[in-house]
Amino acid sequence: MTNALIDKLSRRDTVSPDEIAALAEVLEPPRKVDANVDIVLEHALTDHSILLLAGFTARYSTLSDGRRQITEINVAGDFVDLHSLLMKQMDHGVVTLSPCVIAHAPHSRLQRLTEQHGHLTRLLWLDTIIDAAIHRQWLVAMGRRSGLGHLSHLVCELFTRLSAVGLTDGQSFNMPLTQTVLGDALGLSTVHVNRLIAELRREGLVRWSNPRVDILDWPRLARIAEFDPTYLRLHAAPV
Amino acid sequence: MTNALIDKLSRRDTVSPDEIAALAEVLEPPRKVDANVDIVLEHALTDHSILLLAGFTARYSTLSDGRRQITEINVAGDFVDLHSLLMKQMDHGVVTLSPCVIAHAPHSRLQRLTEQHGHLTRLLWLDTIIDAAIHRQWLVAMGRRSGLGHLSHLVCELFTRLSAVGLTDGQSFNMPLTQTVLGDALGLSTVHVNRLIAELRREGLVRWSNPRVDILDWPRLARIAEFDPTYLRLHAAPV
DNA sequence: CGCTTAATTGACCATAATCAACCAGGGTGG
DNA sequence: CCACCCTGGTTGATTATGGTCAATTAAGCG
Repeated sequence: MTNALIDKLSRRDTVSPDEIAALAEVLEPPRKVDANVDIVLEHALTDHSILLLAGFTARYSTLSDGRRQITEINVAGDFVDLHSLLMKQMDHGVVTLSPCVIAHAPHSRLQRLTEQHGHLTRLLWLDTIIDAAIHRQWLVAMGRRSGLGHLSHLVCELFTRLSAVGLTDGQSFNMPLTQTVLGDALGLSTVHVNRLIAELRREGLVRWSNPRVDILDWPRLARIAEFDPTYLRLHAAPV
Repeated sequence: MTNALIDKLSRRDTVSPDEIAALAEVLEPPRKVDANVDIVLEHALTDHSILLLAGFTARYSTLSDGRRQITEINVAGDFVDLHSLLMKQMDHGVVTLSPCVIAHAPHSRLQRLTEQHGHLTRLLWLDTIIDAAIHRQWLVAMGRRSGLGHLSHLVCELFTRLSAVGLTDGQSFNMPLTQTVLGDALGLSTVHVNRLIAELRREGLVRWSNPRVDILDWPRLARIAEFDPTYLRLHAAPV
């Protein structure tokens, strides 16, 4: 059940059978959730974190005029709100972008885990640190890259993260995000996202028919995005 | 020496004398650094983290064409690269924006601290989690707020964070950031930053004469910024 | 087949970038 | 002391990226 998470963590450091068991014990039974459901409410005081087992979710904040900014896309194997363990109050909401399978991890159990498993705790800490690194890459893309570079970077990021949990198929993967969702993630209008995707197609960089994305020319796409996967920390280095 | 850090952490949870001592033992003797010095290099593999004791620093990434995006401003009491403890390789650089006083914290000592002080470790983890929350607010501001709202938000954030470590004086504070630095932080050009500051002045929201900023109308500034300080987690809640 | 959501396209507009001067203040060398 | 220089700030003119508004098409579904 925690396969995707273990896959991801194992790329960074050895995860012992004992630790795998400890993770499993933290979780409540999995549950299915439809698309477009808020699984974490903005500003909520929460007593559990949620592990995403399958599907796509988005962290988002809503402005007073109703507009939305997505700050991260989460995929299978991601804790979507592990930080709530220490933040207590959420600074954003989490919504499902596709049908999902999730598992609750009560804070009481996570707290116990941090007291009994120092190394595993550091691996979870690292996971929240990588969230911050992803945020920084988004900031760079949003602040200084062209629209095309920004969209390309998001495609490269999601491809790489999905690849780490075995959810890519050659150069293809499922990315069930509407152009409106992409706009909210990139800080662009839906219309402009549409034109950027058209440009990626025209340039022969991708074949894109929601939800399927085929990357036709990874080297050039990565160059346009200036994509360097180091920040995802998918290489082995003991913590 | 760790006063600013202890001040900040104490707003979130009780910090015991024992923990204060443990923090002090982690640090090497303080050293002074001039302005505009890189204290952490982009992509560096590092064996220590740096606590900022006085002054201002910026985390930044450089693009291939030389342009720069600042992803966070750090102030006294901030660990500028605590995440390197687990990331190992830096995903960005850190530069001093003013003369600074810093102290190195060798990873070996921090690692020992995490093994002996569970509660203090969670407080440090929380600090990295708040970095991520700050990044998210910047994403929201960059993606969806007006230029004026974005700049106002940064002013509100820095005022609030400086206030938490006793570095404000009524509604005034020192913010030694050039308009070029502000542009790199906001993802705007220097010229545009200049015009936004002029607008804040014209609207009677601030008096601003680098490095001194006086907030003349906090309620209206906070409204323009849609500033809600919850994400800075400066309220007491045990971890 | 009608309804709904998502994608697409065109016309026009606005925010912010770029380019180019010019100004102000502090430090330095003659 | 003062001319010079350097950095940072200010302003105007023009350009461009991306937003807004509006309409049309496509696809999935009861």
